[in-house]
Amino acid sequence: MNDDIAVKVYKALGESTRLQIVKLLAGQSELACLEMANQLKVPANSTLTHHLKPLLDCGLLAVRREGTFRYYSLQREVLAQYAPALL
Amino acid sequence: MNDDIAVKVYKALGESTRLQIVKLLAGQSELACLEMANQLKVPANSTLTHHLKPLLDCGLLAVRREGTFRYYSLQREVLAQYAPALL
DNA sequence: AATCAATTTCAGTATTTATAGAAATACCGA
DNA sequence: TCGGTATTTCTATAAATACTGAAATTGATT
Repeated sequence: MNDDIAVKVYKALGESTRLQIVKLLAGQSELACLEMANQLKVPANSTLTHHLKPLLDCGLLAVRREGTFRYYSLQREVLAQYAPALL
Repeated sequence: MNDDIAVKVYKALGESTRLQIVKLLAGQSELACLEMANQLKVPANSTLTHHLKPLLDCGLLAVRREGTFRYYSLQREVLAQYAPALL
């Protein structure tokens, strides 16, 4: 276990909006920013983007571009390693 | 799963000194503040106490007083639920 | 090319968290 | 009760993180 990565993962999970994002994605294959915003009932603004960054940086999320959308999905192996309770 | 507690637990784990404390305690039954400080190579000062607080508050640690010492131990069931990789 | 929709980046402020010296507390032994 | 040790609380500063409006970017559509 790499402690630097573990710290990043747990720091990313230790904020309620980000925990909600992870739990939301655990129940779906992928979601675009706007869809997430709707389901989380937060504005689809820069705040959401800012929260996605630590989740992407620590490897918990992957992103796929399709036209003007970006679809975010959970990297389940990573979550399984550090926080399987969230799957 | 209670999200508020989960956020607290992951926030507590998302800092390198606190992650070290947890990993250190995973290998021992209990440690006093000063012993932890020695093993972590940080001063046994107020900074350590401040880091112990979120770990206690989220239920990851328990404390037992004996004379002038306080012995901290890991609540393994809690860690097992949220971050079994650290056990 | 002009416009539109989805999303990010920029820039600034507000809030939270980390660090650490000094003083306070709590218990022990003489 | 006095002195010493372990630890915490107080207080202040520094650093990191969160939030948000506005501007910029990117690709789709006409």
